Amino acid sequence: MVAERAGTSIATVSLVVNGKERGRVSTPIVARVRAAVDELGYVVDHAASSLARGSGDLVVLIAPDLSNPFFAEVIRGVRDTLGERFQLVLSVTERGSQPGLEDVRRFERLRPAGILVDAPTADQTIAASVPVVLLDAPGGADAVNYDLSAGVSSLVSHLGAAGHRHVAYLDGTSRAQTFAVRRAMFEQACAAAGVTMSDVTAQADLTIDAAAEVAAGVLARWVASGVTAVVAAADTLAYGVLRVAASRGIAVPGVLAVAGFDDLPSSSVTAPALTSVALPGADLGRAAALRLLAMLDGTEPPAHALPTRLVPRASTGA
Amino acid sequence: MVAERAGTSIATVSLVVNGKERGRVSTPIVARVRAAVDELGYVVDHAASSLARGSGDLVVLIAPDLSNPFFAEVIRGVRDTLGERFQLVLSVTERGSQPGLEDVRRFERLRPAGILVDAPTADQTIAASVPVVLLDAPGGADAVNYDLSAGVSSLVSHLGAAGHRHVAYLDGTSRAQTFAVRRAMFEQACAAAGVTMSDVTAQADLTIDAAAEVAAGVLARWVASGVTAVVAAADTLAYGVLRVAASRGIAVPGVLAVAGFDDLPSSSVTAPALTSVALPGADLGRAAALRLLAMLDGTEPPAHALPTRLVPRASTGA
DNA sequence: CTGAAAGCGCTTACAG
DNA sequence: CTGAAAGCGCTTACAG
Repeated sequence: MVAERAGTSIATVSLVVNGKERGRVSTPIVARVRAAVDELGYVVDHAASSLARGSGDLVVLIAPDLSNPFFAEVIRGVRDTLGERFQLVLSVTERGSQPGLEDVRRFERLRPAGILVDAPTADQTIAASVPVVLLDAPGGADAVNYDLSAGVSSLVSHLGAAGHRHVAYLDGTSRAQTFAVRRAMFEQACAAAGVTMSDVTAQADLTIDAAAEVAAGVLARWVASGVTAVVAAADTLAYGVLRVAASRGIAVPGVLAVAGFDDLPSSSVTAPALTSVALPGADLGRAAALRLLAMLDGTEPPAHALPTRLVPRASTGA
Repeated sequence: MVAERAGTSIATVSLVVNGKERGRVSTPIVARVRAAVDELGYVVDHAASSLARGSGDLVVLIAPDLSNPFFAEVIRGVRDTLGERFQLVLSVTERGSQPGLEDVRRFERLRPAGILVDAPTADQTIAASVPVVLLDAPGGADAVNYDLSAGVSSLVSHLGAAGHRHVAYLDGTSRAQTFAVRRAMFEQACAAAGVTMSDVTAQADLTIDAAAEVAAGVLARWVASGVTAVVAAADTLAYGVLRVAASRGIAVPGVLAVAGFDDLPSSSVTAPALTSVALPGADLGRAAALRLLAMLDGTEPPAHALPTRLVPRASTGA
């Protein structure tokens, strides 16, 4: 229709709408095509275009359930870095499950330019026919990760300095490798600092309600066994602990100090404000997008882990 | 390749992988095709499939920037309702802007089965070549909305009962119609209850930091002019007010009561816990998905607004 | 029950 | 500088 209206061929229209007219199409014809495109409101069919071309301009970001506001930051970092050249689309998994190979397979069908996978399950090797970048997947290839060491060791020395000698850890149920690493690094830092960890283990889905339910079951035992500080694998988990402590009249940080990971925006307004190992989500998203862009351009950027730091607040007596 | 391996034709493979083999393909051939598909890890090419078919199995949900955790709930509602038949993909706008016609155009190219638009800008009429359902777009056609009246009137009577006679409203900068409606309904309810509203108006982006910055500029004037309660158009905005009040030593709710809209999960753990008009996001997502499904099936479900209610907490003295 | 063939709307060598 | 034509990987009448 556009070609007909502009009085030219389909091939010429294709060149013009794809910005490949330089030195190939004469100025008057370009103008006529542009006019026809505008008048008709023509927009290139994505399916046909990516079929003919072999792949499209879509970038897919697969993330776990977004009930953890951390991912909103990651998404923003990716979005802002990708720019106009690519179209970002997101997919989220079911609550409580991590992105896996199956999710990647499902989106390969769309022939995206690339796929980003945030906090993938540790059980599978993720690979695809298109470039893939993993986020927060320690140990995986083509991944961008945090360097948790600075944040975790600051946290443990902070707790140690406040006199805590026996602490508990509230883990996530997530199968993402990043959670295993958080726990391992924390245990290691505690051992090095002479801080012991409670035998009473607990883990919960990454929602406040789930964490509160679990905390309700173990908090009394923790306190009774001499635990004076609880570290949660994510801020949302720590919120659950705060809620139960408040409802039971357990003073935070007086009786029990609480800390988390992520440093969500709302962690500055909780009761009390939450000490947290800050994981800058937008930075992670940005780094992942840059890495994908480099893979697509054939230039390999140096992979460097993103720094983390402790944000001490009232929940640990800061 | 699959056809070759199964010793049959491409057409037959197509029938089998699309589940249309009943009464068209013999059992042994179906089995051979299935085996070949498994062995080769074959997956239908989405671009080619939707090109041939005319439209695909994608449903696109376009939402504002996800820094408001409210949208995570909406997404979950949509996701859980759509089920296996459709593949949900999300798109988010830039921070601070609302989905508009341009975003819808961009996703029409993907030939989705339908498009959902959450909190669209009020300036444009959204229409497309595929079925579109609007979420939280009062006044629009084919929209699913909240009935804010119960929630807002409960909020105003709650404030009135606590003795508040002069209040302020912190609006969002969002151009979404839903924010205009929240404000209008609140003003109306105040007028009816004999509660006056401050002339000092304020609005901020829907992030805690932005709201805190704005609050820092107006809080003193509000208090000085006799305002005893602030209602924010979203919980994230209210969090900003809480943060500034805490840093200035303004007692909440003693000196200033604070309330919001949304009832985010974290609103139960803020200092103090936040009174909020609960907007059940998952319900909105579910209703929108059901409406789209009905449009696709040609059955029109009755449009009914979703109920809202007040969740009174400590920030207003509950 | 099975397969050859047209066609979906593009892009890209290629010939003119 | 321009256009006719092949081909991207499917689906779907249609003929057998």
